[in-house]
Amino acid sequence: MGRPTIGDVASAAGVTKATVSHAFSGKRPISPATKARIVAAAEELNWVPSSLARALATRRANAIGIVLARDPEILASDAFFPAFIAGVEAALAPREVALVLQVASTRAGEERAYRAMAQGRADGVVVLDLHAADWRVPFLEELGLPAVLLGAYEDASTFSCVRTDDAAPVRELVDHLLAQGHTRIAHVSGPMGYVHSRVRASAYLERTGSDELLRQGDFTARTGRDLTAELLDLPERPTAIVYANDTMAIAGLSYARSRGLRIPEDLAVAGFDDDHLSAHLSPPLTSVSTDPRRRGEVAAEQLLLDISGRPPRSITLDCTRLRLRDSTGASTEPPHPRSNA
Amino acid sequence: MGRPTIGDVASAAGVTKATVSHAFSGKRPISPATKARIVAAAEELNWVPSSLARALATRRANAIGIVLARDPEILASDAFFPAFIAGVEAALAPREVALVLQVASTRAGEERAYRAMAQGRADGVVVLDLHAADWRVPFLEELGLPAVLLGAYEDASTFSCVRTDDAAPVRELVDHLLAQGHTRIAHVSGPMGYVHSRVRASAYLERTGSDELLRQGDFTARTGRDLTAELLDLPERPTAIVYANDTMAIAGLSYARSRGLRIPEDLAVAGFDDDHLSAHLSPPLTSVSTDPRRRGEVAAEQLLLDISGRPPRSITLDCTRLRLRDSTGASTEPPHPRSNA
DNA sequence: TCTCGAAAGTAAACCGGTTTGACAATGAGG
DNA sequence: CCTCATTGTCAAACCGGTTTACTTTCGAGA
Repeated sequence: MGRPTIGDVASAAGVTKATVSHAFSGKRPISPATKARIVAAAEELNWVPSSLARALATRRANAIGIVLARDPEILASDAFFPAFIAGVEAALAPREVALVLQVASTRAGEERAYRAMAQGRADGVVVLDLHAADWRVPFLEELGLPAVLLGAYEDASTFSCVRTDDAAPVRELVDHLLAQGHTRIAHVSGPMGYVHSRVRASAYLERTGSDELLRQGDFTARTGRDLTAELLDLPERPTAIVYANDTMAIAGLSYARSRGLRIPEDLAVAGFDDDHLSAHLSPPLTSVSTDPRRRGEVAAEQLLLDISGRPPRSITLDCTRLRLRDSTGASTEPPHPRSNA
Repeated sequence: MGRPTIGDVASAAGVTKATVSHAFSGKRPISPATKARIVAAAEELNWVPSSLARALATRRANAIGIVLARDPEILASDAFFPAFIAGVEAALAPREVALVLQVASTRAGEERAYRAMAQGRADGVVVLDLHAADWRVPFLEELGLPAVLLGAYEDASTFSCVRTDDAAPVRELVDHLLAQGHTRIAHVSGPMGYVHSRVRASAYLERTGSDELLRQGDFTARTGRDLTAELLDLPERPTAIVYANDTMAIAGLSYARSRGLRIPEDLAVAGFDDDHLSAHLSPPLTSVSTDPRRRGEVAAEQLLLDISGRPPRSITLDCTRLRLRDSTGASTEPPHPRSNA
């Protein structure tokens, strides 16, 4: 015989299924004596209600979902993700809500995954890596699946939204570099499809006023290296490079060094995301910490509220901080910009 | 009205639920004409079977679970985890199996989580971070939940097991250091409760023959730093330190530098796990790559086999590789020029 | 003494699928 | 022409819970 069911407990306690159910949910008064018998029987049989059956009956999965559109490869080398998940789990664990993860590489697969979530796998989803006019927003609306969008999204009336001000620290960073006398400041962005890439890039453009030294990368070490090479090969090379994440920054820094440039004297370098190792590099890497853990926690928390029926709301977190470190010469002399030999 | 059900499709197509079910599962022959009507109706109504109801009826969740005993904080700064998950997902995605994640900080919470998995959340679990005599093994046996154990486990008759040889690259590394003339080689291990920590430490002991310079850390940057301080304060300090992971190694390296030691001239340093940034540090960090992605893929693959009824088996992967880099003074990669040389 | 309401429980419907047993219609074999 | 196997479909039971409607009992208030 398989796992004990509520029926087994009921007959062991000499009552019906309904009584057992009520005894545990407390939705109906149950006499102390009966309740004690039921609890004892459940204990004895080692019974725990099947979350599946419960979910079917109550239309509540007690789980929230995340569908990852990212390539597993990128996922593997991303500092944001594990910290974010940790935050989500921190919010979920005390409530015994599970997290369902599914990756999908094609749009069709993504749709299937979201449909599966809607059909009972999850009560709501957290949506990451928003695009400018993201198809998932209307899609999820139609599906009627509660969702929390991470990052800025213009028309977020139907869904809650957890935002951060990514632009401010970038402006602050560029201003800092300008104040140090840098005139040729480059930016290696992420894919412009992403809202967050675009926000960072436009903060950069707002300050520098030109996209001459703007290059589009894809967050991998590879493009960090290649685009750095491209920038350093310019007739008048930049004296500072701001990267859209730490992985690209570190790859770029490492490449610049291999060409004999000193950091930060010959080239100032800054990243974004503040990987936990960045402070330990030499030179330590200037970056922007974004507290992904907190964002995960807040997003999950809000999603649970949305699921319980509260109206969606937009939360703006103040959790981006510029971390000035040696790679931008924060604590050294202003650099002497030179052009290529 | 909510999502369409199989009943809606059935009446739309003028048949019964059973016929619809058979049309899709193919378990009974259905005439082409009827099948076409059913498919059309399903298409029309945008119906997709509820995974919940299906799971209840078939006792198959179509999901596998991972219960993380780690503190969310450690999870956040761990290079192993995201890559492992990526591998698991790579195996799961094409089969439309979901991954259910749950963290639990207490033993009771862990047990609850595994019970919940067994009751329908998941068809099997992957068990990480094995301890020497892990309570989870008999527990899961009793629960009757298929499982794949990651890492060495002596008595793995009932469960499949995915192993790697962590000892070989450590031996190789220590031999390399000995060959370079180092005589005082230290080791900062992980918590000795973990099988993998113990394996690495005993490979170290096997070669050095003494535990005088062995210190037990906990994989965090903090203990990496503190234990390095302790080792460097010894009257006769070590000339090389082997850390059980890269995070501790980088923290240690950084600390040693702050005390004015040159790496690798004054102190050779090596890590374990080969964080994706380690090759980009300066000096690049010698480490051991362990291919967590592949391990995740193989573990998930095997778990699916176990679930489908195949007998458990033990797989040993050959995927640990020593990556010699500048931090131990002998590099297969081109060195970076020293600044201000 | 009679009535009414709350308390404690029961029986059955329901959630949305799958699976099994029954049965009519069809066609092949003897 | 009769039998038997096969095909296609239906009706109902089932998975393991929750929830609703209904019954019985008991004590308090009039």
